[in-house]
Amino acid sequence: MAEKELLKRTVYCGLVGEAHSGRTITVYGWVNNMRELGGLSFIDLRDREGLLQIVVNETFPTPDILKDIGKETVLAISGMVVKRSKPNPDLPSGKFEVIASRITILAASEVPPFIPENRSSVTEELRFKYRYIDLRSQAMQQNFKLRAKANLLTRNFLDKEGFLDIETPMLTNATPEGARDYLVPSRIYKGKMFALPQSPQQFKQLLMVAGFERYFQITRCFRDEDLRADRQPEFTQIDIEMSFSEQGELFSIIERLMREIFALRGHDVALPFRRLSYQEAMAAYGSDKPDLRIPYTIQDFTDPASTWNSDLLAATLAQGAKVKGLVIPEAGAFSRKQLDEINETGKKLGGKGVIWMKKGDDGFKASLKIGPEHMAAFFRQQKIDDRALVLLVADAESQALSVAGKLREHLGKNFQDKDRLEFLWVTDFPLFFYNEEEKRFDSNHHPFTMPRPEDIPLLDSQPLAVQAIAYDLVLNGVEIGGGSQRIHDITLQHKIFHMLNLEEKEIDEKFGFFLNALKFGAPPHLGIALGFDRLLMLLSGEDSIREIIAFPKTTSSLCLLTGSPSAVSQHQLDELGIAIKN
RNA sequence: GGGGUCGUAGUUCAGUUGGUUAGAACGCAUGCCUGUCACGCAUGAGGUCGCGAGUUCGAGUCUCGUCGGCCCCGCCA
Repeated sequence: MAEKELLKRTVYCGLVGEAHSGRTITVYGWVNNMRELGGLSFIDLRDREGLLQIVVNETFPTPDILKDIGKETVLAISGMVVKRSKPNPDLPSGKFEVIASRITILAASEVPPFIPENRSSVTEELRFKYRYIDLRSQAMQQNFKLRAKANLLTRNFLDKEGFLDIETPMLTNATPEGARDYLVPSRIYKGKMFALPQSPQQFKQLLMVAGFERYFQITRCFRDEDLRADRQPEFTQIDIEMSFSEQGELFSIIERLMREIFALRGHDVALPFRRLSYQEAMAAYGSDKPDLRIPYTIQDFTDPASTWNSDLLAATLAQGAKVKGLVIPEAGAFSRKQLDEINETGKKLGGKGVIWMKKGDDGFKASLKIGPEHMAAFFRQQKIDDRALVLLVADAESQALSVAGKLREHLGKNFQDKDRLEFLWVTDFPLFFYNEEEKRFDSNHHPFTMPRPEDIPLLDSQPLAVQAIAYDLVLNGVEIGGGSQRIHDITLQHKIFHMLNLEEKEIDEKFGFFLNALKFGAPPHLGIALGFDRLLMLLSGEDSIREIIAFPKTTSSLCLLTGSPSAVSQHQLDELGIAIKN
């Protein structure tokens, strides 16, 4: 096919306006739709900026070309811009149209499996398979314009704050703890593997040892774990590290960055963000990433519950259980069916069941045998509104909080207004948790996290009571970032490795280079990593991270567009010294 | 690894108690149509009922397995 002579584009379709009126212009784009009325035809031409109506009337020299044009055909069109007698208020260019004088077909299209603007009514499976068509939709084009803007804004912001963008390796070492690694076999050293980074953690700390003082990177991270709506095997982090600073200064920088990013969508983010310690968050919300848009918190009703003379409760309480409750406003009118569903949900969430209590038209009712006088006193003493629904979970404290927290989230759906932004810092995480399976302590954050100086004496006596200078940034119940002050003292770092039950040999093999670096003047430093995809998901109001990743994987880690992962040739395997087990 | 849910025309769906030739809408093709913008009208084509076994005289429908999409638990910061 001979190359067609291309005229220079005058303007994007969606941007045609008053300035072009009366002029002859050239536009490029895809056929969004066409309407043929006999001797008169209309083409809605679409490019990344929007739609433009093209008129093909009796003045058009080669009307036969219309036979070869269908949905998604790529066209170059030249013609005169004229004012429309009946404007279309739904289109930005709707006051104008172009009387075509020349149309060139640049690329034909088969009948597409769906048209971009109908993407919401087709399955996500189909959208994955034909992702390039899905991405043509206005909604997706908007998402990726927003992503590009947020990316650039972040770079400019951090540059102004004195941060240097420095790249770190994608081929690095497997990490002994944390998520599963994606491994990359070495051809030259058969049997040895690189791993793709779960995060640039050690490298960014080494950059602090190297004296760069302020580093950032918008970089890809990889974790081979099962997926969710907000989790992909590869994802992008805004990775930040700084020396000679402390938590307060870092928080201020991140808060101002968030403020600028969310201003892209017209939000006015109030500073500073709220802060809760991990302990406070767990006690009041049963979660370390609470959604503060939901107005009610978890309350402890262990004391009043112990006075209710319920045999069932008494038995549970005797085993040291706590009674955690939610007072849900205006929910007293829930039907029996709804209450049964709540009970079932509670069980699915790992609880023993959910006790409900409310005041109906004919007095107090509960799913547990409790005297009405006890309930009346309880409502009065706790100042519970008569129209509220009380839900109670009796269980070991951590379990009761966890179930109550998940119920709170579950029943709070109608409070989750996407236009409202509730930022929150959760601070002072425990340094360790006890890993029941492995029968040892694990780092809550990662092994380089600094304990609070005042807690260091507790390391030997009460390791689980040690709090870390570690923090998460939470937005509307989604964890969008986390970080910590790092250990820069080799003795302390060694001690932590030992506490994690790492063998001396393993420490030396996996972290020898890192501990070495701590010997040569490592400055105090701290940092954070923000989940750029999750941030964009919330910024664009999407419910899935897949909507702001151009080519995402399915929840079973497949790419339906390319078919990856896929088999490789025996030759490739042989070169790597790899045999596949069945 | 586990639980839930979905899979029928290009697409979105309907399909009764297991029973003749599996339907609708949109899309597509052809024809008509000069102001449409979800254009309209007419005619027509279009099916491996995800795949594989089984039960049955007979399976889109029942059973088992399997593959795939989505949501959740485990896992993951």
